Amino acid sequence: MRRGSMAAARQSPVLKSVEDPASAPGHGARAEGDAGLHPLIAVKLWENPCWFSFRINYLGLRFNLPVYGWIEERYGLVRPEYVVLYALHLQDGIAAKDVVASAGFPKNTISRAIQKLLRRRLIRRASDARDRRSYVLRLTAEGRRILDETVPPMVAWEKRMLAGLSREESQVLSKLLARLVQDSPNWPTSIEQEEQGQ
Amino acid sequence: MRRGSMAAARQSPVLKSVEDPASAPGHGARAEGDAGLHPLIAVKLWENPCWFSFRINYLGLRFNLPVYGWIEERYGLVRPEYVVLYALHLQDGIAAKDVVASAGFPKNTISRAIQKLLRRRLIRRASDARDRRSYVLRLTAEGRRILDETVPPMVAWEKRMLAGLSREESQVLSKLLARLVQDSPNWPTSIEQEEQGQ
DNA sequence: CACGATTAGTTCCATATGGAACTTGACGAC
DNA sequence: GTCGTCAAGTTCCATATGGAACTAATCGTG
Repeated sequence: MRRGSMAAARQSPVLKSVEDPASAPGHGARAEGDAGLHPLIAVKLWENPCWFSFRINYLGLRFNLPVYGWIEERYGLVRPEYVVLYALHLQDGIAAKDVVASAGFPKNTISRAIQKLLRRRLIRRASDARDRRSYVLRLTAEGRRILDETVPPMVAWEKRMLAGLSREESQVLSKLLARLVQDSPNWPTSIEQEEQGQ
Repeated sequence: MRRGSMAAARQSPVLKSVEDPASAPGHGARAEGDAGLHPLIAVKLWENPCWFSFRINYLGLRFNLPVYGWIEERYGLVRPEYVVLYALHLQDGIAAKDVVASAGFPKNTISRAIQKLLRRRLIRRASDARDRRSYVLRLTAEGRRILDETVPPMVAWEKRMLAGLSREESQVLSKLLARLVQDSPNWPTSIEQEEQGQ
């Protein structure tokens, strides 16, 4: 963790009375496992109408901060840059537009990331024969080397995050999250629509 | 969605051969539910050694982009500012340090957010008697009004995201994610340690 | 086959962001 | 008490970020 010690539950006037577990928005069962949690994190965990978004954002953060912090200080690669590399690791020969569509960064950010990776010779590109606006991106040996060095620690870190779950629980979690991702194309495109729908 | 149409699976040369489901890193069972998914998203979903971090980051993004985009254009509040408001909604009377410890933003960002909320009279603050470096933050009526207007659509949006799961599945997911958050204080503080540990 | 609409990628620019240093106060040790 | 250390918040500054406009190419349609 780089910022804000998550410890120190002490003197702050947080943590109001515990509620009836059955009616709590976070699906109850406020266990005694809150030991090391900052009181406000416990509140966000158990008394939060947006329990889902808090939990995934929090866990995402706890993955991203150490991992991308480490990659940046070690390789001088900022997150969007590494995201491009990683995408090419999963599938060589894609185009910038594919990274944009799958990563959630704006296209100019990805474009700049690609420029820098090209300058550092971690990737190379050739114009796409089928569409002359577009380029085919490929990893260089140097780029591949960085992935070989970084992916195993990332996987280990993720394993560590999941170490509290049994093999079966982990698989259930995997399936449920995958279902949500699969369902995501059906979601409305703006929150306004949902709002009106109500 | 503001950026990058997630549609358009068409002409890109992505999507290599489907693998043996049993050995896939994302816990197999690559269903036929990939219908509307961009091919690279499908790859990141099913052929990704970091299946967990991709899924939570992707889902987090799909929550944050519409929700915070909507809040910003409607109220001129940027994400860290709204995060402070929301924290006060869950627990009035906390201090900046608590928001920092629970939200993952650096302290100067939170400090600036608080300044702006003060200027706009959405919160007020009084110096803490017990610790004269610190301040007790409280919502104003105006601040509360914004929360009253924004929280229900946020909850509805989150519900929409989870609509693909049954009530029971949703509760299982809730429990598993909560366990991970509860376990998080036990995680190592840097990825390096993990690395050496291996 | 020419025109309008759309898309891939880049550039420009205003600003949000986060690291580091700083100020003031708390706290523990001696 | 006084000193060194640490914590809460703020300020400063360099830069990463994303919106919008732009260029060039593709695609559909009459």
